[in-house]
Amino acid sequence: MKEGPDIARVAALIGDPARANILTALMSGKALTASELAGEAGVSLQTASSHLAKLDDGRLLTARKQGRHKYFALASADVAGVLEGLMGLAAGAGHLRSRPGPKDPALRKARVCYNHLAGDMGIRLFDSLLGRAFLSVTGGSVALTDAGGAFVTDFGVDLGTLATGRAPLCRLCLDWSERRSHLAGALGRAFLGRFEESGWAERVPGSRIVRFSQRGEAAFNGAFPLQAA
Amino acid sequence: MKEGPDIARVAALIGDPARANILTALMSGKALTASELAGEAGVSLQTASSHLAKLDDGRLLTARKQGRHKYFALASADVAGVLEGLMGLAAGAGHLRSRPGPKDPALRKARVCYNHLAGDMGIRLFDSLLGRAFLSVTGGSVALTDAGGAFVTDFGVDLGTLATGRAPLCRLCLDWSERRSHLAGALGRAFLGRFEESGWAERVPGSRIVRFSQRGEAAFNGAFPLQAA
DNA sequence: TAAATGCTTCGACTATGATCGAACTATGAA
DNA sequence: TTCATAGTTCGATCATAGTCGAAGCATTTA
Repeated sequence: MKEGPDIARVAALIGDPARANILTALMSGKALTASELAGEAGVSLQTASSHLAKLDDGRLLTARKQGRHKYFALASADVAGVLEGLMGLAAGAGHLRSRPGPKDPALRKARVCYNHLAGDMGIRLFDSLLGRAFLSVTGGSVALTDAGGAFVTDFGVDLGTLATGRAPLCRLCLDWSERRSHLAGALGRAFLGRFEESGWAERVPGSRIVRFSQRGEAAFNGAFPLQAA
Repeated sequence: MKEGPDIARVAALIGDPARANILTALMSGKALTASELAGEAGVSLQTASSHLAKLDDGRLLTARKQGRHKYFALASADVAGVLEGLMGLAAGAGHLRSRPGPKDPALRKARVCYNHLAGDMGIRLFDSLLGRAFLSVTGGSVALTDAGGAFVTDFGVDLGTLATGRAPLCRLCLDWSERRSHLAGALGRAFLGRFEESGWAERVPGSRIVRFSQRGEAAFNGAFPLQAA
C-alpha cells in the first residue's frame, strides 16, 4: 500500500518484551545459546526457541550450530545501531526499564556496545584519538591517519590481521547515554580487547558493564588524554 | 529486570502497521491532520485517534492544535533517524512492502527525509559540498566552512535567518537506500526549499518523492559537480 | 546400546490490543 | 441559534500472537 520498506514488520519483531530482552542481551556482542537467552528473556526454552526462529527469519540474528548447542548473535552492526537508537528514544521518553538502579551509573560510564567500548569512556577514547589527529572523519566515515596507525601499532594492536576481515576498520556508533558518536568497527573491537588483555578492565559477566580497575582507569586516562579546548 | 532503557515499548509502538504508516507518512516532514493520517494509514478516524494518542504519549510525535484541526509531526530528527534505520533493516531483510513498484526507483533517486533531500541526489549534494571543502566533518558533526558560507549565500540562502533557530545548522542523516550519510539540519532544509523555489524540483503530493524537471536536474548537476576521484 | 542434554514442533489456552459503531465535545460557519 | 466538520471516548467484538506442557529429534556421553 505505502511506499518504502516495511518498517512495521521489523519494529514488531523488536517490540515484544521477550525478544527485546534477547536482543539487548546480545548487545554484549557475545554469541549466546538458546538456553542462555531464554534465561535472559525470562521465558521458557520453548518460547525462546520460537522467538529466536522469528528473529532469525527477520534477519536480525545469525544462528550457528555447534555440537548440540546453537549460538545466536546480532546479524550486523547495523542492527546494533538501530537498537542503540531505540534505546535513545526510550530514554528520552523517560521510559527506563526501572527506576535508575545501582547498575545504571556503571552502565553509563563504560559498557560494551556490540563489541566495542561505549559510554563515557568510549566517548573519551574517541575524542582523544580525534583530538590528536589519529583519526580523520570525512562524510560520516572514519579513517586512521598515518600517525594514528603508528600509535595503534605501538599500543599493541596488529593492524595487518585487523585489515584482513570484511568488516570496516573504523566505524561510527551513536551512544544512547551520551548522544554522541564513538569508535566502532574492527579497531574499536581491538581496543577493547587490548584493555582486557592489559588487565585495565574486565567485563562483568551477564551484563554489558565494563569495569575498569583503579590502576586501569589511570592508565587509560594517561594513554588517552583530552586536548585543552 | 534487565539493564538499560525499555526498547520494547518504543519498538512495539512503531510495530503496528497502522502506526508505522502514520510515521512513514510523517517522514515527509510536513505536519498532517488526524484525518489525513487516518487516510494514510488506511484506518477509521477513531482508530487513528487512538493510535495518535499513543504515539504522542510515547514522545514519538508532537501535536499542535490549530482551530478545529490537530496537526501532528515527528517529535525530532532522532525519531526520523531511527525510522530510516528500521527501513534499512527491513530493506536488507528483503521485506519491501510490495514487489518493487514503479514508484520505488523514483524514491531511491530523490525523496524527502523529514525535511531535507535524501536518496541518490541527496548523497550527490553532500558529496559535492564536501569535495569542494564547503563542509567540514569532525567527530560526526558537520560545519559550514567560510568558503561554504559564501557559496550558500550566493545560492540564495539567508544564513542569518537560518542560524537563529534552535536546530543545528548542519546535521548528518543516514540513508536507507544508499546506506550513506547526507546533509540534514536547517541547511539541508534550506537547500530543498531553494530547489523548489527555483522550479528545479517539485514534491509529488501524498508521497515522499521529489521530482526534478529535466532542466532542474541539469542545473542541479551543474551547481553541484562531483570531483574526480 | 542406553541415558542425558539441547533444541524444535505441536496443540491448546489465554490475554492483549486493534478495530469500528455510536454517542459526545469543541470549534467554526451560516 | 442551528448546522457541519474535526476529533475524542466508550464499549463490544474479534483476531493475532505469546505462553507453556508434552512429545519428538538430534547430538553427545557413558
